Amino acid sequence: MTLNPGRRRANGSEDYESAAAKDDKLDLRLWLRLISCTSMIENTVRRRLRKEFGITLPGFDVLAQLDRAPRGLSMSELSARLMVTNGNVTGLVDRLITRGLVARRADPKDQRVQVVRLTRKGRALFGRMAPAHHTWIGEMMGGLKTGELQRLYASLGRLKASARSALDG
Amino acid sequence: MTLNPGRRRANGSEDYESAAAKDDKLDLRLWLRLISCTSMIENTVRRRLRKEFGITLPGFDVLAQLDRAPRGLSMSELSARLMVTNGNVTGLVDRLITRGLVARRADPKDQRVQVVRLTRKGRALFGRMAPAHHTWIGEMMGGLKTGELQRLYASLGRLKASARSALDG
DNA sequence: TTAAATTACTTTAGACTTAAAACATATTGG
DNA sequence: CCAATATGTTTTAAGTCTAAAGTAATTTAA
Repeated sequence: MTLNPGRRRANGSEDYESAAAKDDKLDLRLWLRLISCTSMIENTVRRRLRKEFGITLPGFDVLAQLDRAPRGLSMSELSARLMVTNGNVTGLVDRLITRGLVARRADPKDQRVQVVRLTRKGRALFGRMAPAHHTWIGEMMGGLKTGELQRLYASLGRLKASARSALDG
Repeated sequence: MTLNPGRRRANGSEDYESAAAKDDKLDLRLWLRLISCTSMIENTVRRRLRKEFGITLPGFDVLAQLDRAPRGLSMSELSARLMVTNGNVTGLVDRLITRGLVARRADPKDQRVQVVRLTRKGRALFGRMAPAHHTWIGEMMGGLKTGELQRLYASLGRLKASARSALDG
């Protein structure tokens, strides 16, 4: 039996965030709610990408970054943009190469650098996936008006800046 | 990239189309920023938990859920609260049992159900970790005033509800 | 010039995660 | 009762991810 995270909702069950007690501090509750939102959307996108296009979410993320960078990206650039480790990207790219969706070659100016770019096949696949992905996100945010989405976007920008300033330690 | 191709240019209105295009981009940008915030905070917490307490973030998450449930939780309850699959929880709990931080026993009323709870050692460890964790989150949110945190919390609640209503498909 | 330091990437070991199948127990309808 | 069904958990296979160590190429500086 497979659990369908995001989708199932057993009777009386509480999720990650709603289990927080009332006397918890605001910042902790906010953090749990942030995780909760992200997980819910992420799990839905993952399930649909797999079902509709037979691709994993991390694979899609790599293609999306490369689609925005027609001249290709180095492994380090990819890992910075995806916010994952270098070693992780090596494996992700290896698998996409196996499927013929991306290509990797050494930068002639610096033999240490591997430049990754979409193949024609990869670009074509991403071209089909992107509108669907966009639609899914739009549906999940459909309950909020533009103004609220804008305020949320701005607040999350400030949160990101605040979190970044506390990275050390 | 079009969200709703069939509806475009229904009556030749430029305003409708350009307004829609703006909203479309906002959805995606908000989603990317949400991922960005979550990853940044999560990676920081993961690194510090490992360094200060020698525990993984998923391990900490399990202990946190169990700390809130003095009578213990079933594997399914745990997986619902953590928003991960059942199979995942099996491995997490196995590793925590090895370290003596949690215990698992069959529910006498229903032999299918495994009830997991903190051991004394697990409760003591969580008691040391929780204040540190709370401090870290507070630091990372320190750049925002209480009012903004409250509005963010409320908006994310609406986003969560909106996303939940679009889970199927 | 060239040894040391730096940078870019890969490899490794182990943990985490999903999806699907398998297993075990409980419930239900004949 | 008992076969069919449902529920709770574990197992499996493949992939994802981190941290740390290792390799290769470049840059720095004495």
